[in-house]
Amino acid sequence: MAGQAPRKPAKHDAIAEILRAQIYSRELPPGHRVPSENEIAADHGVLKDTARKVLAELANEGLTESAQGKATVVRGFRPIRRRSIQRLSAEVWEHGKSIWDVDVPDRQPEVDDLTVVEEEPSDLVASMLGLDEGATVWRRSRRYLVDGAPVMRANSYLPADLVAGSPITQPDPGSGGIYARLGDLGHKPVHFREELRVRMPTPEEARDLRLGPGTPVVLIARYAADDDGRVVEVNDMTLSAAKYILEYAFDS
Amino acid sequence: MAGQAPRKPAKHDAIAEILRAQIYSRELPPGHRVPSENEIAADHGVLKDTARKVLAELANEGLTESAQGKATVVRGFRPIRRRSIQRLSAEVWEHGKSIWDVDVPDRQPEVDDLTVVEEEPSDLVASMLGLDEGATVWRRSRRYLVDGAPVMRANSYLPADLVAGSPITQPDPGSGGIYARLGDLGHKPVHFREELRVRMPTPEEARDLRLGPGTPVVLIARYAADDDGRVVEVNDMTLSAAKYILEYAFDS
DNA sequence: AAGTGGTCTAGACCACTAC
DNA sequence: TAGTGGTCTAGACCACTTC
Repeated sequence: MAGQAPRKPAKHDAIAEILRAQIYSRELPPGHRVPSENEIAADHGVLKDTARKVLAELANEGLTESAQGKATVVRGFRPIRRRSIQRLSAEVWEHGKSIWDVDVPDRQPEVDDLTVVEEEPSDLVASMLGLDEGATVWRRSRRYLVDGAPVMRANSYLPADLVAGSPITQPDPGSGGIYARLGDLGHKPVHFREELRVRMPTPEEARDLRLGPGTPVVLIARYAADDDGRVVEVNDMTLSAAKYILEYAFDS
Repeated sequence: MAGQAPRKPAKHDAIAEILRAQIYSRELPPGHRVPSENEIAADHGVLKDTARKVLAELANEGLTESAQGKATVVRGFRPIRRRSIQRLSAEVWEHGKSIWDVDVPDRQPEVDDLTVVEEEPSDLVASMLGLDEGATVWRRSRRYLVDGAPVMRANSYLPADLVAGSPITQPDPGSGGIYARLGDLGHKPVHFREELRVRMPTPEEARDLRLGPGTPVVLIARYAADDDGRVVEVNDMTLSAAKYILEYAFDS
């Protein structure tokens, strides 16, 4: 049959569209309070439960933040800039403009919840590092905070036969970090590869990084190889997508 | 007061947790049907509306896909690999393993919905290209499909004074694409920079890329510069996050 | 026609926050 | 204490898909 009657837009969608427009136009600016469930219900002549759907819709789009007892507010965007740029091409892009939030300066996260242990690698980590059967790894897990809020969880894996006895197995690896220590050991990382994937967080990830609905995570698997091409570290990171701008540069 | 009674987990959260575990453990594999609203209601002794919240929760986490009249199914993950790798470091990573879906081969998207027009640039595009007041640009907009499903929208901007009269202003720029033509014009792009940001899609983006709930988008702003460091193209892309693995490599 | 997802009303109750 | 977000029941109705 042609000529189907087009589905009438849902009330909660229509109301959400009004608020959405106000948020995008900054008529409702970041941090500003959004109408409450009861206000929406009264203003638009719907029940509270329908009003809830409106707020749920906006929250799932990442436009608002809510918590029990507190008013729902428009979410802000103050990203951290993460640069992964080759030294050579850095010169070319020195004065590179950013389309997003050019006025926000780079911020350095602090480390939180650090654990350093020797353990048997998963099959995956073993194959990523090219390890033999039975070889162990040192894992350095840490969470990063900015302004007191968690923004990233990172797990770094290093072959035990390479780093055993070095400061890398200590909580504080010393000035320059683990890459400087790998250099001391004759395995300075010079080649890097990163694989990125984006999805919604698992409940555990959401808890760990305090993510509300509508906040995706970026998973980065980073491989670092020395001059001989040996992979000396793999690092899997989970970033709160709402907190980051990622930047890459390369030549061809 | 210390010793607050911990909030009892919501019924819909508890039920969702059961299904979530079955999805993660692949007991409910990708493509498999998930219990319907009525089944959940009957199985767990709740009302249909509560059962809906369970399915909404899973959908917002990107775990399931639903459509009117059809059963809700577990979402699959067959990503496209997008490589942005420097020629030199390509050798190092030739045999690089991937932690995600190693068995999925690279797939080449087809182009859809191409428009090529000369127009006045937005202030943003003008400043990104370093254009003078009044200068115009050629915009090449296109959508990419894989297996008939849209996966990316890309808008490429090129200075009109550079490309006027060249095949770049035609729908088909010829073999090698616009980068080869820029080379013909003496402005071969050799330096690249990409800025990435991730968020939930706007309703328009969701419509254009046919994104369900729980599907983030990746925004990529790509700058291409020639040997003199002049930015000869900027390209803003919007990718369906669920369809891509992004890969970068660089040396230091 | 049966089953599915989707919308909406009506009203009760709970927990947390700010005042 | 008042206002906020959050949970749940009860039941009606709609639109789309599959058979």
